[in-house]
Amino acid sequence: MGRKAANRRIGITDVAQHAGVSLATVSRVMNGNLSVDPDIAARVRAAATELNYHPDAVGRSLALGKTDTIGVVVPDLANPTFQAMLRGVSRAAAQDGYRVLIADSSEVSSEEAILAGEARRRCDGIVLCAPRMVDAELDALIPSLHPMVLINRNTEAPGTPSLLVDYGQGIQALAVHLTGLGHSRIAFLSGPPRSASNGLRLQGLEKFRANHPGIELTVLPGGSSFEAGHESVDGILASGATGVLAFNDLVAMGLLSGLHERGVRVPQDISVTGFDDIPFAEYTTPPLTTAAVPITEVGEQAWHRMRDLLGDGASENLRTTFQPDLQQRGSSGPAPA
Amino acid sequence: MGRKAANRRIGITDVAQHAGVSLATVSRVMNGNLSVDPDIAARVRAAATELNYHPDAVGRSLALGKTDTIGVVVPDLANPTFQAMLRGVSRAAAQDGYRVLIADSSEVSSEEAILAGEARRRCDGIVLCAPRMVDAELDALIPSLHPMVLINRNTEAPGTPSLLVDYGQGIQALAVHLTGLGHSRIAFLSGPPRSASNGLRLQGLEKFRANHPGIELTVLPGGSSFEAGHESVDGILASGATGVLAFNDLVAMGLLSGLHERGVRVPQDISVTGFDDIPFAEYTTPPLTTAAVPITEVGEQAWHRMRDLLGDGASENLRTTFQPDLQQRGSSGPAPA
DNA sequence: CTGAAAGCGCTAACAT
DNA sequence: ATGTTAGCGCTTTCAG
Repeated sequence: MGRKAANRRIGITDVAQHAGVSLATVSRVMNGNLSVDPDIAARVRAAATELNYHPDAVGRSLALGKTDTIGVVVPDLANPTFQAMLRGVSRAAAQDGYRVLIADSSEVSSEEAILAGEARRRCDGIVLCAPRMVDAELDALIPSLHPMVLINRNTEAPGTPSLLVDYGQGIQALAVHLTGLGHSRIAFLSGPPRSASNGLRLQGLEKFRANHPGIELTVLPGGSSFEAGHESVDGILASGATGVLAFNDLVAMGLLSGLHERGVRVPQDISVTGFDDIPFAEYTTPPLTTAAVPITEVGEQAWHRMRDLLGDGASENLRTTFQPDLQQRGSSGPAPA
Repeated sequence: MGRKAANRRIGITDVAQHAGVSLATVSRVMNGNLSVDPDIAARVRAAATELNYHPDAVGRSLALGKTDTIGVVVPDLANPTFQAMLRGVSRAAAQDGYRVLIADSSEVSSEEAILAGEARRRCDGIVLCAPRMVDAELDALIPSLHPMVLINRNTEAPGTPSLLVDYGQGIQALAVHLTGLGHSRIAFLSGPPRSASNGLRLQGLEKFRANHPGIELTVLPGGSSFEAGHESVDGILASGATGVLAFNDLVAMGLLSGLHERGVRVPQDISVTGFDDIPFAEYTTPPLTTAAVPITEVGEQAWHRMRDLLGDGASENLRTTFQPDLQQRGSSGPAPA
């Protein structure tokens, strides 16, 4: 039972024995309980240091009913957006002495619920990032996952804060930017069909269409990766568009690369915009015009909401929306004559 | 004590009561112990389902002396290399039912030991990735962290597998590649001074120097980021080098961007190489010649070593070295006449 | 101010 | 095959 008999870890019992006090006293000292005689406290601390004792986190968790750990479920750890978000959560949580357990569903949406549930059982709360599951499944999951914070996904259920990015506004800003440069034929290279954020972009573009009846806007099938952008060059050129709104920066970079191979000049022949403003966007050739999403900050805020939940049991800010910020760079320019 | 009295989680006791059996029987059923009457087992399972019971991981961990979780300590979660490595570990570990707790030291080397220790106390083992701490500190830490796997760092201590990348070989291959293209003045844009992998590159370049006495090789101060590459343009141009070996792909991309701004053509005027072959390298303009490091595979292997340690208590493969693979792309070309 | 003892949720001898 | 019971390492009432 338990760990191997040999070289067992030293526990609170050893320290108590060594210091000639009871377990309770050691515990009190280790937890900074003031009501301990200074001399005894010193003796205990000395013993702890000498034995190189560190309280076992699992035992502590069981007794306290908390693990000081939260789980973060992401759809794909290879995606720069989720990496940045994870970093935001992790660093913010670390500031408050919490750790992060990661669960990567690898874009298998049927795994999300299971992963989230498993993670929840070892953690004090769950951050669910851009879950791919359908609304009904998500709503059904909420009670068993609480406390939970949602990123890039909404819910009607109360008590679950959600952090949203206004992709509709961002894509409109980019489209307006292109029309301002004289582009009248614009193509949207769309993302994964089941992506909620792609839906928001499409909604934004419908508004744009309504406000700009003179502009010809084509929606082309795409994806979310370099490859998707790279492979869509033919479609783009065939569309006759002079301005392209790529689903995100990755797609835009793939497109940039593909256009370069074809000898198509950016932005002289065609303008390209991305979305997200990942760190690389500034360093493409030419630098990418994009809509910056403060995704690391979103991650930080996710932790703050979680902290609220873990504290009071409720968070004031139940719905926070982040506005993407237009970053005008070299990949967009005046429409060709 | 423990969780709030209200709406307490349902535990094994509730299931036992509901099914009219003992705790032990429920435990046996939940753990797939065969020696349980099928009828009773079914009854227990029914009760578990009805009550939506899931065994608590913390209680289980305490009883079993294992958490099915490993900790991964990285110097910087913003670095694509460590992100890819983390993904490799995480996905491989998930295959075997293990989870990953992340600890990001944010390049503060004095925090590494503390983070690693804390993580170790809640996990079954630690993967230490490219630790920045000095050798003495690392060696002193090993006993208290075991089982541990090292990435990009070596140790004389037995029982600690380490996974290494032959940066020296890789940088030599790149240098030879450039000389093969006729470059006789080459600059190495070095990485962070305290980086072990930078040291390996420098050693490799010393060998290169010995083998290629005719080549003028300059070492310039640099860094590990876009910005470092971007800011070193002046130094590069002043050096008169026609071929530049950047510390890594990020630096190379920054440099590419800076050269483009100056109107310096790549590879016509100057050739640039990176290191790592991060996913973006293929899509820069021009695509980046680099030495591919199978970093995700390194992460996977790290898990396999850890799995060995967690099983037999020892791993056969104590030292594994990965050879970078030259990726010849558009950013390197014949030296200008 | 300190110690004894109960208990967090679960597993595994040990008995029956 | 099932139940009883003693822990895993720690915290915290409750007595003293």
